[in-house]
Amino acid sequence: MRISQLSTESGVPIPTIKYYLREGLLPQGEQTSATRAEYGPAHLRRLRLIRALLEVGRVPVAAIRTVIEAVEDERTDVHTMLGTAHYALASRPEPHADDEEWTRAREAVDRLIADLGWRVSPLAPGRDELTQTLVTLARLGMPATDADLLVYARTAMSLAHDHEMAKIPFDGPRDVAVETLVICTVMYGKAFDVFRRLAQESESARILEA
Amino acid sequence: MRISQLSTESGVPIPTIKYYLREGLLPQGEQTSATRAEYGPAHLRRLRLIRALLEVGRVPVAAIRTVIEAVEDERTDVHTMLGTAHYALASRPEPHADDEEWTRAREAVDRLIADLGWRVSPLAPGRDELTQTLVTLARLGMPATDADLLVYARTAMSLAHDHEMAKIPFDGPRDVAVETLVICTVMYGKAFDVFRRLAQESESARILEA
DNA sequence: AAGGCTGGATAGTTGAACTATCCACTAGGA
DNA sequence: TCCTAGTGGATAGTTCAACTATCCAGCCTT
Repeated sequence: MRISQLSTESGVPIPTIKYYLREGLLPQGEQTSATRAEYGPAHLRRLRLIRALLEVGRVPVAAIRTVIEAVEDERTDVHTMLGTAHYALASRPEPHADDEEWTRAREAVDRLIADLGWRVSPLAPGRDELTQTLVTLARLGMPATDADLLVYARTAMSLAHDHEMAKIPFDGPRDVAVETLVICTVMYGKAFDVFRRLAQESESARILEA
Repeated sequence: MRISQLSTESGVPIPTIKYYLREGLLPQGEQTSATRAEYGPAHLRRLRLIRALLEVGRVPVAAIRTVIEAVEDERTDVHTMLGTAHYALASRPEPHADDEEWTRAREAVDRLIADLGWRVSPLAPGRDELTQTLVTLARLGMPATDADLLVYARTAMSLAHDHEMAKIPFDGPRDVAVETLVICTVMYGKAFDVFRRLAQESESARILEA
């Protein structure tokens, strides 16, 4: 398959495909001569993944590249690779290192994760993201209660356990595992977010018509 | 309070505050002379809300303005106002109007919402967002099953019903209701997203150590 | 042998969210 | 009273991300 066919099949314009090639999101095609390269179904598949992450997940190009680089480095084991993917999907807030309020919130987050018995790296960016969210809620005058957080955490775990990690083929090839993980995280994350807003609208209608 | 104090209290630089004033995100201060205006605690509060939506929620400035305009238009009733806020928080995908696959997915979405008994406007952008997500999942070779979607939908409803809409003071002033809704939607949405990723990491660790 | 693609390189565009500069003016202290 | 830092308002510039456009030499088909 040549680049123009890749373009028509995927709906992505040629200059954009070239851009993804430059950025290392898409592997080079197999060079057949100085001015010709051959692309396969793997390229088409990768291209669809890129567009899905960009359009539905709003994942930045740089993060996508990070994931792809982790997959292509054969030395990393599967768990580390999945970790890298997860960390790339996070939106790191600036650390606010020397802030009293921040430090206390961060300790609360660490305690919560420990209490839940979750096995999460102390370096996981999610800890910082959660800290930022809690600090922000407090500053807005609506601090989250421990009880609320526990409900959210357990709900998240039940979805992750029963419907997401269960889908991931850990015994298959490594690239398929990461790809599945990323798709699950991003797409079902989006789906859940939309469902939540729809549910809120429905509740609002019910309450305000009474 | 003058603009410089607003800046130091909120941590937002003066030129940025001026930008928010220009963009209509922040109401003008009370003019006390040709070159002086007075800002109150409401401005500080608003500024914190703006930063929360931008930094934690990644809500675009244009969407924030839409919400604010709806609140300030006294003619709209509360339900419409909350609707406007919700719709502003959505990320409208382009409609793909004349696409067979899209149309079928859209019908499935409409059927699902009807089956759930949810009261959602047929114009709600969430319907399009969900359609896009399902089409994308199918194109990636991992179509969502009805059973999975139902679980996500019911889980979302239970959080929305018990922990989000229950918090909203429908009987108070209208601006407080919208503000609370937006904060709940965005901040707890973020919190849930982070919990989900942390839960996935924890599950991954558990599975791969066995 | 000619016209259309191709890969590769380089430069330009768009949109969002700021950021910087300028200016006339004025409040508030020396 | 005068001076100066700060103010509001306007306008223009910056940065970053994600493209998009143009150019060019070379091949491949017809």
